Amino acid sequence: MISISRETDYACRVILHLGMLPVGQRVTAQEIARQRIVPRALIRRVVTRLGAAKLVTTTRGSGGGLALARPASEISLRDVVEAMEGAIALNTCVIYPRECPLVKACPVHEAWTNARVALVRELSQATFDKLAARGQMLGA
Amino acid sequence: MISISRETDYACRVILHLGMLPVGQRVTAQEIARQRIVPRALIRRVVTRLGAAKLVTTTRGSGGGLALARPASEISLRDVVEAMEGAIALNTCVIYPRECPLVKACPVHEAWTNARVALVRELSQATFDKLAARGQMLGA
DNA sequence: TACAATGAGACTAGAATAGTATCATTTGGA
DNA sequence: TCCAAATGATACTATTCTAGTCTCATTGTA
Ligand code: SF4
Ligand code: SF4
Repeated sequence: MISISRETDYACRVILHLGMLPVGQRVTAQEIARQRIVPRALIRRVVTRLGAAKLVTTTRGSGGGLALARPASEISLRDVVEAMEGAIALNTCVIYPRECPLVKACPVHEAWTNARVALVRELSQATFDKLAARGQMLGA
Repeated sequence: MISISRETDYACRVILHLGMLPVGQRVTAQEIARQRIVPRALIRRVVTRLGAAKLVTTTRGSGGGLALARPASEISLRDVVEAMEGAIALNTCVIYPRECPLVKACPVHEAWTNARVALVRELSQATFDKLAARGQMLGA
């Protein structure tokens, strides 16, 4: 089954949670873990990666926590997936064409490239302002 | 990196090879392995799965080999991927919504569903008659 | 200083991946 | 009839990935 990892899904929950808060408000990772049913010990890795990808800013110490590093409208599902999984490739040759000796005469390579473009486009347009707004509706 | 497995790629090579042959002509798995640079021992598993998915027909014994089970125009990249990987899910909740307790109020779930539709559409339209024709061009 | 929070990373168990190797079965032809 | 050619079905290994737990260091606030 071709799918993202569990951690990536957790990362989406974190960003969504932050996106649904009033702008600039901080919340601790533990609080998100509790509300979004993420294993407590796992959320640390997720937050670290999201921080490294500059999607969230973190503050240590008491009263610290996380917040989005930029407006939710400028963070898409694509950004989160790429931060967690690395590139969205579909097939390795899309990212590393050198590694396949058949690539020059391979029509399938082109098909994967096209599919990747379609997928990335779709994920790029799923920005977290839209998702958060939709989440408010569903939650109410 | 979100990607198909190596075996799935090999499966595409097999189907493409068969699609580029004159209709009905049989060829042995070993011959495909040699021409398309697939490990000899691995191609057996690939062919078995493609046979189980009714994408190819096989004949044992000397003079045997493989051929497409239906016209190349009726086999798409989607069929091959699903035969090898199982469902194209992108996220488990797209296939097994019951397993996530958040699914009812989750806007991200809808986004994954939309992305899946776009990806499957793209892969479905990549039929192997088109790919084979393009392959003839590239190879010439 | 005490405490609350993140940062970094070691560790485990289990599953998936990629590839190799055997042996059985079927079939056509010498 | 018997051999060789071909697929069918597994078993096996080594490696990497996944999901999750745990511990300790670092930072910042009160
Ligand atoms: S055979 Fe074609 S699709 Fe497969 S890895 Fe090579 S270039 Fe890509
Ligand atoms: S949190 Fe949403 S996207 Fe993630 S698995 Fe649950 S329903 Fe799917």
